[in-house]
Amino acid sequence: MAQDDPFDLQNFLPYLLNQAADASSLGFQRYYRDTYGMLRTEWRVIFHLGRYGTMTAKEICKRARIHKTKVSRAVAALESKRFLSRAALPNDRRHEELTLTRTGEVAYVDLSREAARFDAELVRTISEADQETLRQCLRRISGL
Amino acid sequence: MAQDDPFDLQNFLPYLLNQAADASSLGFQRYYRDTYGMLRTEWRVIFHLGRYGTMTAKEICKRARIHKTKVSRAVAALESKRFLSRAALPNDRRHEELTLTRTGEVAYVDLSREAARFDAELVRTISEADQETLRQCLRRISGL
DNA sequence: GATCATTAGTTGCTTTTGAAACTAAGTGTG
DNA sequence: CACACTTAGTTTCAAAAGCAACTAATGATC
Repeated sequence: MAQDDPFDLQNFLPYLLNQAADASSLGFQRYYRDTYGMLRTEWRVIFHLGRYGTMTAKEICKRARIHKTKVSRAVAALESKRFLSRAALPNDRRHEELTLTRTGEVAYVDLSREAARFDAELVRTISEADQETLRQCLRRISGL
Repeated sequence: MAQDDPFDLQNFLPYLLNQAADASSLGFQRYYRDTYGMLRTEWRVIFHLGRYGTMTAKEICKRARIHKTKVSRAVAALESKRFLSRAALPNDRRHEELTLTRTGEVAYVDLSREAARFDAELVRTISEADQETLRQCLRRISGL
């Protein structure tokens, strides 16, 4: 069947995006997994705290669009590994301000350096202009 | 920290790609899940068989870059739902040729129509030229 | 033609995810 | 102040993913 079928899986954007996301994540994933025993959600939490400073779990959920159960578990794991510390706000003890420990900051600096390296490698063969187009398209598709 | 940090998570390609992949998959995922009770790997198997015709599980693994255990389970699920049938090759009975049933073909036609619709909606606000750049970049990053 | 290596696919087991139910704290209304 | 309502975060439990071990068939080597 499908001789005259105009639909091609290889051009289906969600498919292409998933393939590219998987392929592009591999190398970096191996790095943070093998070096720090982290999961994807964990490094994302680290990056948000490292890049934007102290914030609550709720804020990370909103910014990174991760479900609160995943963030909750990532925060618990990172705390037990001493990468971050929690502090309940005195005026509203439901909130917990999350802050990187010194260890966490060191890991963040290292990881962001590696990330930049991986990123550069990924786009090595793509022109500056196309890179800009690519990132803009991705942001638009993400609804950011 | 990170005042003079050049690294921005919002520009990190694996992160952007994952966000875009997640966002773009949502609507279509809801469709095949609610309409056919399928999982992601299942519609991918359907699409490969529908688009490229009869093939073995191994070939689907290679083309779609999915691990054989996932394909194995997807094929079993699709068979039990009567979307495809298996036939062991007489000359090498390790191989099983997978073929869509009539039900499977109907589902494929319907799903590919929906997929094309979702795809069009996703790129609605992106120029033709940028779409082409986007798909090319994604293929390159995927290593395809 | 017995033995060892490969190949296609499956099964079992552990980790990770995802949804819903649940705490615990805070707010708002009578 | 008792009541229901919201909000931040956790826990629980079922589904799904990932890896390694396994089966069954074939091929290769001596």
